[in-house]
Amino acid sequence: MVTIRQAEAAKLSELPSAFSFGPLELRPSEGFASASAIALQLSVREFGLLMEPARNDGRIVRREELYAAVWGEPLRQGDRTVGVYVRRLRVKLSQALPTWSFIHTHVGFGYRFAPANQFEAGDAAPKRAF
Amino acid sequence: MVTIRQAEAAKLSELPSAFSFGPLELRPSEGFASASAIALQLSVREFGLLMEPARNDGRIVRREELYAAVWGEPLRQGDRTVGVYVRRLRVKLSQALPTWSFIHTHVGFGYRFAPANQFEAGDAAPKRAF
DNA sequence: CTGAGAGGTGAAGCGACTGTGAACGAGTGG
DNA sequence: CCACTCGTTCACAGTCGCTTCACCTCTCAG
Repeated sequence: MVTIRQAEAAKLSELPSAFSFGPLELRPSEGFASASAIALQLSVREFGLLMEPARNDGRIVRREELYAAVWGEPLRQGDRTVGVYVRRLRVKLSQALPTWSFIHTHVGFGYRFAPANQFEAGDAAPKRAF
Repeated sequence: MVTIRQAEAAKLSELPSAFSFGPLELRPSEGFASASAIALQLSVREFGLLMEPARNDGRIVRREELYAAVWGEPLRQGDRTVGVYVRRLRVKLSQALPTWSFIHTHVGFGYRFAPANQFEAGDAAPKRAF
C-alpha cells in the first residue's frame, strides 16, 4: 500500500512549482498555500485537493478521478472521503476568504474548481455548468 | 440494477470528447455544456439527451432508441419519461437561446435533434417534416 | 364537429446523492 | 505516557433530481 508521502511526492513532479487560483497563491513544491497573503494551514490531503486546478483548468472532475489523483488509488464504492475533505477545504477557505467560493458541486457528477466572488456577480463561473 | 453513475460512465467512452451542436458547445467527458459562452445547468439525464446529436446526426430518432441510449435499458410501454426530459431540455435551452430550437417533434415517430434559428428562416430545418 | 390518440405541462413522492458533525485510531512529538 | 494532528469512517440530515401521475393541448381521421 502506498503511503501518503510517497503518493504526494509522485504527484508533485507533475505540477507547476507555483500557480495562482483566484485570490489564492499555491506552491506545490513547498506545500504552501496562501489567501491574500494569509497563509493557510492545510493538511496533506486538503492541499492535494487544492492542487486540482493545476491539473484540470476549471472543468468538472468526477469524484473517482479526484480521488485517484490525490490518493493514488481507485475510489471504492460508497467511499465518502472526497466529500469530507471538500467540506474541510471549504471551511478553511471560507474562513480566510468569506466572499469567495472555490469548489462547486455538480450532482451526480463531481466537483468543479473555480474561483467565484459573490460580490462580483456575472463575472465568474456559474454554480452549475453541465 | 445499474446506477446512474455507471450507466453514464459507460456511455461517455463512446462519444467524442467535444463537439458543437449549432451554437452549443458540448464536452461529454467533462459533463459540460454551454450556449454561446453561457454555461448550461443540466442534470445528468438532460445532458445525456443532449448527447444525441453526437450519436445520430440530424435524423429522426424513436423514443425507444433515445431511451435505450440514455437510460441503458429498454423503454417500457406507456413510459412518458423521454417527453418530460425533452421538455426540460427545451426550457433550459430556450432560456439560454430564445431564438433557437433544437428538438423537433415528429408525431408518431419521435424527435429530431437539429439546431434552427427562427431569425434565419429558410435555411434550417422545418418544424414538421412530413 | 367530434372523438381518439399522441405529446406537452405542472406538480409531487420518493430515493439517491451530498453535506455535516462526531468519533475512532494511527502517527508524531514532547 | 499524554496531547495533538490528521486520515478515515460512520450515522444522520438536508438537498436534488428522477420518475410518475393527472390533466391539458394539439393533431388528425372520420
